[in-house]
Amino acid sequence: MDVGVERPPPVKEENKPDTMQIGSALPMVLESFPSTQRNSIATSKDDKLEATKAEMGEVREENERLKTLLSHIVRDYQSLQTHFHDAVKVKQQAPAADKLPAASTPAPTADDLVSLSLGSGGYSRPKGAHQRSLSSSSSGTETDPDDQLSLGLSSRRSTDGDDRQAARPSATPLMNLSSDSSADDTAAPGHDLPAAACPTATKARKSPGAGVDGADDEVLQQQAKKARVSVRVKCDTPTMNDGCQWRKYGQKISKGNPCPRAYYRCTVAPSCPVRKQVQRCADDMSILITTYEGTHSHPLPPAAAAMASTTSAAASMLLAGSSSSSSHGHHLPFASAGLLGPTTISTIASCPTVTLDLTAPHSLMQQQYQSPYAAAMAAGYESKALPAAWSSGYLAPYGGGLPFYGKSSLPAMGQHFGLGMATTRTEQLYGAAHSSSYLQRTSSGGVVHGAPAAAPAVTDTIAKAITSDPSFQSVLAAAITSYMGRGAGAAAHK
DNA sequence: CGATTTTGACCAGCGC
DNA sequence: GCGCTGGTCAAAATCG
Repeated sequence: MDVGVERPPPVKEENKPDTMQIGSALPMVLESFPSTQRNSIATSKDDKLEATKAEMGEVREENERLKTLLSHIVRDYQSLQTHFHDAVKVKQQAPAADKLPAASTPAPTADDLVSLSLGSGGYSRPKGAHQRSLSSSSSGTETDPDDQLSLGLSSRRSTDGDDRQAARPSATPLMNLSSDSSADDTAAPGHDLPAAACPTATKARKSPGAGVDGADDEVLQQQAKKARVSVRVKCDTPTMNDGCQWRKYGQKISKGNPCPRAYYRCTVAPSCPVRKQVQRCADDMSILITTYEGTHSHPLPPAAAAMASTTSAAASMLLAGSSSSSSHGHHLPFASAGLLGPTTISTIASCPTVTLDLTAPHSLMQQQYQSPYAAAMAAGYESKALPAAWSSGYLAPYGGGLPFYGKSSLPAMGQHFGLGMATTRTEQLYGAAHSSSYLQRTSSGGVVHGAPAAAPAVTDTIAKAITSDPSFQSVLAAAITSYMGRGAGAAAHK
């Protein structure tokens, strides 16, 4: 979760003066101006440039301070988490020795735990109606803060209890697709996830060991093959930027959809088994459907962790729901809490795929501005298909996104862009703060972006930018969820 | 020149 | 068994 380990943006930020940012963004803003306004603005362009430069400098300083603050927060969080893990471990070791004869169930719980998660080590818990504490079954297998936020499907369950037998095809005591396999309790916490512990749909990924026999492994593979998380989002670009690095390895025209389906695999780590499928919706070409499959075998950058923590909640919801009843199209109880925003989950019994539908009506999107990830999904487009400004880190996606407003294809997204500050990298977070104030000033100056006319103070803008950044919020949510979930789990053991 | 994308071929699962 | 379909492979092409 180190904020400093992201991939560097394609364009060096250090060498990019403010004028470049302004220059890259301003013409795009002006494109949407009426010609008369454009002329009047051109006369005062120099003045505005100077003023903007000065403010950019101030904002940059503020960004630096906030960056330091954020790093402190992250450090404190990691420290607290480490201490908490230690405390939980100590607490659990004693009762585990009393109640459990075998070490194969390092985290016994009253409930059979089946959680499908896209990261966060499966720590995200079903909330709301289910509100079950899914225990701290990861006591011996929990990951480092660095590894905790991983993108990928994971299925974790403890072996005690049988009230959820129906949720799995067999009575195999272990169905662990996650990095922190409870069977692989010998794995040192914080290590990069071994490939054997991250089975995926690919038959080539079959690997022995990890404490499971062949049959279990088979079931495991099967489960991994079925468990997917699909994200629907309005997006004009070929793919959306989810913080990970992907390599395309195939493309197919699927039946019933004129749009080809593209197949990607994660290239952040050579052995990472995670794959995703990207396809446009046949009904609405502006909707991009991204389906994730597998578990990352490497630490993820915060942007990917944002995706992971958000989808993990949905995935957990999926399995929680599927284990109790195969409901279809139920709403996420935590969506109202702002975690996922206007998101629905639908499951298909034959293939448990959780679908995060972030294509809600615009009014709803606007009302549910508290869902940063919805904006992130909509705003974080794949950089490769975009102008340099999109992938440069700074001003991305706002620089390239401004003409996007002009097209009015996604008016609601414009508001998200201006306020939501959805970014995909930490560097972009700072760039977002820059462009945020800039954007909002221009908005107040007459640009129709749907943003409020009153421009907040720079500090407020930056605060908004950071707190609404999906990475930040998701990390925060993951931390809170982790603490609450495990806290409840620890309490259940008392 | 290495990384990535494209694209046709191949393979496995599934239904008839 | 056959055909269809989805998913993957791998060589060629392209890109940076």
